[in-house]
Amino acid sequence: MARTPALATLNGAATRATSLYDQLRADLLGGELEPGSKLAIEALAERHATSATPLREALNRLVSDGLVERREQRGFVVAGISAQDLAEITQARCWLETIALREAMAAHTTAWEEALVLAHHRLARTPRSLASDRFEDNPDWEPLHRAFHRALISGCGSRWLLSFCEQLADQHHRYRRLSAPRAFAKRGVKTEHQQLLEAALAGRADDAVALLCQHFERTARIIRDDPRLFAAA
Amino acid sequence: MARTPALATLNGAATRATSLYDQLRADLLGGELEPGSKLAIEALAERHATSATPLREALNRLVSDGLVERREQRGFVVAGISAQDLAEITQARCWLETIALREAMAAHTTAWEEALVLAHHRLARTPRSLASDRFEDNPDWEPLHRAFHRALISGCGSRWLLSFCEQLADQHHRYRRLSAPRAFAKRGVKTEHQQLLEAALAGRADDAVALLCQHFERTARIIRDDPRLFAAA
DNA sequence: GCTGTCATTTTTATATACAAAACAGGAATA
DNA sequence: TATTCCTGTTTTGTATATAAAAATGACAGC
Repeated sequence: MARTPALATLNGAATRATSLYDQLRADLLGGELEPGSKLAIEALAERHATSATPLREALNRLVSDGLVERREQRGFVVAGISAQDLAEITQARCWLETIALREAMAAHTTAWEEALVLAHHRLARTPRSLASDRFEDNPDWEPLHRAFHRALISGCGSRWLLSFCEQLADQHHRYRRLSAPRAFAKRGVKTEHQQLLEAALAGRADDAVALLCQHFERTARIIRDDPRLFAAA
Repeated sequence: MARTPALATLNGAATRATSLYDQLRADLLGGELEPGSKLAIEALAERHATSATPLREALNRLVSDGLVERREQRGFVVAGISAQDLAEITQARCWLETIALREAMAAHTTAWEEALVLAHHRLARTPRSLASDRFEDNPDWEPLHRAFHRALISGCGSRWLLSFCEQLADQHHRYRRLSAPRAFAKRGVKTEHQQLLEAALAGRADDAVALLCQHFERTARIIRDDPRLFAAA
């Protein structure tokens, strides 16, 4: 009956609103838009060669992700940041990922274990920096980092919990990108991931959870102390 | 400078999209729309005496709430239900509210305590049913019930955690309303709330958490066993 | 009798045009 | 001088019109 197998999704973009959503989301997570700055409809629409309607839809979706704020009758702005907010995100992320990791470890399926090993391998063999003498962000690294953390908790068995974790990870990601990326060059992130993997595979839940939370808190502290964000406080 | 104090918000509806969002949300939570049924743009727009643009925005917001599903290029449908999904929601709610309640109790501010007592008082003095001989839903009860549960965890200090709990509570609420409301007439909900309050005020965290989770799970079980939902499985 | 194709109809998604609200600047007034 | 009021401009939010995609249904071929 239906002869078109709906290839649109497989192509570049399913619908304009979705494609815009993806682009804006990437920009926001990439820290390219200044927190609190205005997202003028007309300007953005022109910049992305589209019209107001789908743009508006995309912005509405981003509001629910906590990446954009809606000011009734006065448009949209890039979500603001604050040390307080960062602390709350970190805290919540520790709480939720603790549960998720414990559950995933308790379930301990071979599929989970294998996916985790694979994700770690891919991450471990990818250098954080493109240049060896100075820090130059390797764009491949971040998605693999994300995938590793997702793999850790993906076996928790609760789509809801996973989606909440995903959202918090997005928030963290944005803060990280807004902060000076140089700070992350000389830190034992690689070791941290290695230890985390070992603890997870060995079934040492308490250790794994502790390592994971330390990992989050360490990152948060570095961001918090970045003088360029949160000027005085 | 600005002479209009933006009264629009205080009036009935700020913007049409928001007002539509509120209405549709109420309908969805009230269980008035059948899960999986189509939300035809034109029909809905006419029914609510408005046009497609703000309706579309409202639907997009509802998607992020998990109350509506978006099918790319083929519109929106009311979010589906399943026993599996209900189980996951219940599970996630137990996990998250456990944390939130423990945190709120650990903080134990007087403001929290007082708000909790007040919320419980209001709930306790409101009858579940309007008629004493048969069950007839009292529309005042549900919001007060919601408020009591919110008050329990509102002192947890994390807006993120609170908003996740809110979302899960919404989902639970919908399932409850989709299920036969009669089943809830003859259950010791009042006692459960009473005990919960006492444990929370007395600082018996383990007890309070156990009571809260039992409360959720008991409700979930009743819904799960409703033959009208989840026909065979 | 079933399957696959094609034209028709319906519905979704987008662009554009319009109305209403917020903003900004200056003039008038105390 | 500071505040209030007025007016022009900009920008948001909504309605409508158009294009594009999916659903429908009839019909031919095997």
